[in-house]
This record gives sequence, structure tokens and C-alpha cells, in this order.
Amino acid sequence: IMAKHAVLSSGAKLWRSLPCAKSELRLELVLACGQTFRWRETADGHWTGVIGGRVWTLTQTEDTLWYYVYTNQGGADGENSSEDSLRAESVTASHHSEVEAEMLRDYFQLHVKLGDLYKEWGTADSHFKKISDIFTGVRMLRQDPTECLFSFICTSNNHISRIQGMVERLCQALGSPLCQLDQTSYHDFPTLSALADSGVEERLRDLGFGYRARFLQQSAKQILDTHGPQWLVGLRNVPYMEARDSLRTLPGVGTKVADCVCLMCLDKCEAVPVDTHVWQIAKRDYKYTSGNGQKTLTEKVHRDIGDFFKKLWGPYAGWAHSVLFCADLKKFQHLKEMTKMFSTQMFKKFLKQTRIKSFSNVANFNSAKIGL
DNA sequence: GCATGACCTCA
DNA sequence: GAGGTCATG
Repeated sequence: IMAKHAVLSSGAKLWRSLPCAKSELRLELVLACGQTFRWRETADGHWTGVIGGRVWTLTQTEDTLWYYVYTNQGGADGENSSEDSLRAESVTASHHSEVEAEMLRDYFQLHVKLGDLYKEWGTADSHFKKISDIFTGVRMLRQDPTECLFSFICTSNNHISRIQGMVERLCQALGSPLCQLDQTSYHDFPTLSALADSGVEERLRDLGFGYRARFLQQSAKQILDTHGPQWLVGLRNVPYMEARDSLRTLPGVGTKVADCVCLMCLDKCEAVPVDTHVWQIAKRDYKYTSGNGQKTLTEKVHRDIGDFFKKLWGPYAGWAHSVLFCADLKKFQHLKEMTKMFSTQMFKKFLKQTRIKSFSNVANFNSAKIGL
């Protein structure tokens, strides 16, 4: 019998949960805004992906984050890691589920109070305030450093939907299998040694990676040859600028990719990744004018825009940046249309007539915004 | 320090 | 031309 993707409504007993308000986390924004590329909506509001070598399905209600962890293929949990197996056997079930809860809290960095940060950013920046009333719950993930680095090497000259396909193929081709759900097989992200293999470039070129194929293989090899497998995660403990410079020694890693990696997996919450898109936001919404009217994204423009936003938003500038970035994506523009619609006189009249007091469940719309 | 073109593929 | 990097003037 083929295993299926879990759905909360048809088996809630098997799910576990964490208290978490939607204002602190919105899965459909966080998992699809381009900071991670492997989560898929496998049922309405249900997101399936991989964290820590396990397949998870997540969904949420107003004040609760629900999660379901699948058993890896082949019987015992974590059978492709003997260390995990030993741990699983020597530990009680409740301990085990506490480990999983802690993995989720860590992945979503739930100790960071996003609501408080939104208030601070909104006070300092009126444009942010306007946007953030609609785009609540956009937070940074704390991703696996290997997955994050090699995914972002794929992002150059590229758009989200194609990156998703490439990262998926990368895992299918080089990652170890975890489990199969419905027609989909899930794999772990490839290890550094799998990526460093000399046959990898050609393999990935065949899979449509283009010139990025060589960057991926070379970066993996360089890390293993000159630093060792623990080097990447070790960058969590060095200062932002030092980590950034270290990453930039890798082929295919320039200023933008290095900043993404710093922000999204190395705990550098002040890092603001600047690309042409963010440059446009700075010019359009903040009247930012590059010093000498430069035509391209030079090192100086990167620095200036990064400094500008850091001064505006403070030590969590990278987190604030991701809210605006998310709000600018084409696929989320419908959330803004919602505001226009709710703001019309006709709709307000309709609300009054039908005496609907709360619309918090409609697209997470903030009812305070239209003065109900 | 800054600009330009090449690099892959796809829309 | 794209959410970029690298090598070259």
C-alpha cells in the first residue's frame, strides 16, 4: 500500500502541534517566497518538505502550527543514519516528540518575536507599516547551511519557479531517498561529498543547470579540500563580514548569494541581500538615488543600499527586507487586491448589513485596517 | 572604481 | 531579459 500525504482533517490524532499565531508565521508566504525551494503545497494549506533528514507536512490554524513527521522508508526512523537509530532506540517516545518540536522551533526561529519586530520597523518606516499590515507573519527560516548555499548558487540569472525545479532534480539525482508519498518520492539534500564528485558537473548539465553545474561541483570540492565538512556550519559562530568574505571565495558565490546564505542559514540577521529587485524597491519606495547615477549593481551600490536599510531597520534589517521582498512578488499581488476590495464603500456597507464582525479568517486579513 | 560581455535555459 | 558571477578593459 502506497503511503499518502497527511491531511489534518482526516487523522488529527496523528498530528502534533505547537502554539504559534499566524501573525508570527504564515506558511504560505514563508515557504514560497524564495528563501527555500523545496516545500510544496500538497493539499489545501498543507505544506510538505524536508527538515533535518525527515519528511514533514505542516499546516496551521489561527493559533496553532500542526506538524506530521513521516517514517523514513525501510522501517526504523532515520535508518540511513546509524547515529539517529541509536538515539531513537535509547530515548522515550515523549522525548522523541520533544526533539521534533524543538527542530521546528529552531527551523522557524520561533523564539524571535516577529510581532515586536514589525512594530519597531513600522515605527521607523511608514512605508513598511503600510505593506506589513497585509504581509504579516513573514519570518526568516534557519535553514541547513549546505542546502542553503548550494540552492542559492542555482539562483543566479534565474527565477523562483525554475530554481524550484532545479533543486528538486538536484535532490532526486544526488540525495539519498527518504520516503515516497502518493506519486512523489522525497530525497534528502545531497551531501558535500556527493556534490564534490568529479562526475557531477556533466550530470547536472544534462539536468539543465547550465554554467551553474560547474560552480556547484567546484564549490563543494573546494570546501572539502581546504576546510572540511563542518566549515559551513561553523560560520554561524564568526562575525557577519568575516563569514561573507569566506563564502565569496567559493566559485559562483558573489555578494548577493553570500548575503542570502548569511541571512538564511548562518544567523546573520542584519545581512540585506541586494539584487536588481531590491534596488528597484529602494529607488521606487525610498527615493534612493545611487551616488553617481550608476547603471549597474556595483559593489558600492550593494554597500550603500545595505547600509541604508540597516540604518532604517536596525539589527534585524535582513528580516525586514524579506517582508518587502515577499510583498513585491508577482504571485502574492492578489493579497493587495484584497485590500482594495475591502476598502470600497460598497463592501463596507455590505459588512454593516450582514453584521460580520471579524474577517480574520479571510486571507488573514487584518480587520483593524479598515476600521471595523 | 565602474562598465561590458559571456555564461545556460526558458518565458 | 531574468532575484548573478566572473573575467576583462
